Amino acid sequence: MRAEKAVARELTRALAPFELKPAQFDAMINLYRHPGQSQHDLARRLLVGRSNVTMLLPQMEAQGLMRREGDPKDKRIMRLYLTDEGEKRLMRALEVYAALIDRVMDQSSPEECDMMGDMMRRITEMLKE
Amino acid sequence: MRAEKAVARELTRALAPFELKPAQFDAMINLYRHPGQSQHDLARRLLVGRSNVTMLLPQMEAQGLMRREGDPKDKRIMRLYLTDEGEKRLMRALEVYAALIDRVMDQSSPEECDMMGDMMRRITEMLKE
DNA sequence: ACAATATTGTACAAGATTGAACAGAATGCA
DNA sequence: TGCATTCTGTTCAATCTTGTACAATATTGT
Repeated sequence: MRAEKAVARELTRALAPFELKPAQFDAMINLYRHPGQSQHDLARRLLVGRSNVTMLLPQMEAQGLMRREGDPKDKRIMRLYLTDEGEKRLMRALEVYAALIDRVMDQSSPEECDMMGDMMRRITEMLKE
Repeated sequence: MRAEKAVARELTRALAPFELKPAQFDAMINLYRHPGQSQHDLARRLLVGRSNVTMLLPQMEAQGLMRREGDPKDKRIMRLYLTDEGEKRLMRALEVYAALIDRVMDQSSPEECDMMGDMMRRITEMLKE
């Protein structure tokens, strides 16, 4: 948990030049990989509450990073998409993100990193109720 | 980071019966291991800002978990100590904490856990500026 | 000794996160 | 169909965290 806090702080710094907050960046990665998902889906993937997403999205919409479209079949659902501008910003931010990951990963061997990835996935899966 | 978030959420639940918040619990572990440390030291160990500690301690003092004593040599410094009551609460909370850690660790072999500990320490150390 | 600098803790405002309560919409079942 | 239940997103208040500015105290260098 200490290590995560340290990395999170570093990520905040790394993203600052792009005027992206970690929560926004995290959301954008998810929107990139799962276009058209609902707010509920996004909240579950980010491991935050639905209300958190509700309060996060207007900022991102205002910055032109993403857009929301009502689902015609189910009027409760808002489908979320990254805008072109959002995708551009994400791509640029991913570079510093990758650089940070490299810095962190360089502290261990590739085998260790793979193993850690597996461990973390198992832990997350176990605690997913 | 996802795994840490899941574990943190679980820890919050596990500590709730003791009326301890993760931040308080974290502080108490540090006070137990480093009695008499200053607020600045504690903040650095917890990886939070000084003002955070300033706002955290009054709650804990009010609950009788810890006490602050002014340093006679350096009047700026407040030395922090766990009270007996605080130590008792900590010991009981440590049991559910250990149980949670066991649950998490059981997802991997002892060797993997040791390795992960080393990796995390290296990462934290590298990012410590 | 003394002036400049640094350190410690505090105050306060801004921003983030949470959980509970809510309204509208969909679903299931009699 | 009708009615209860579930689901989605929103609102709001409470809490946590952060960063900046500040006051009091120490330290440093001359």
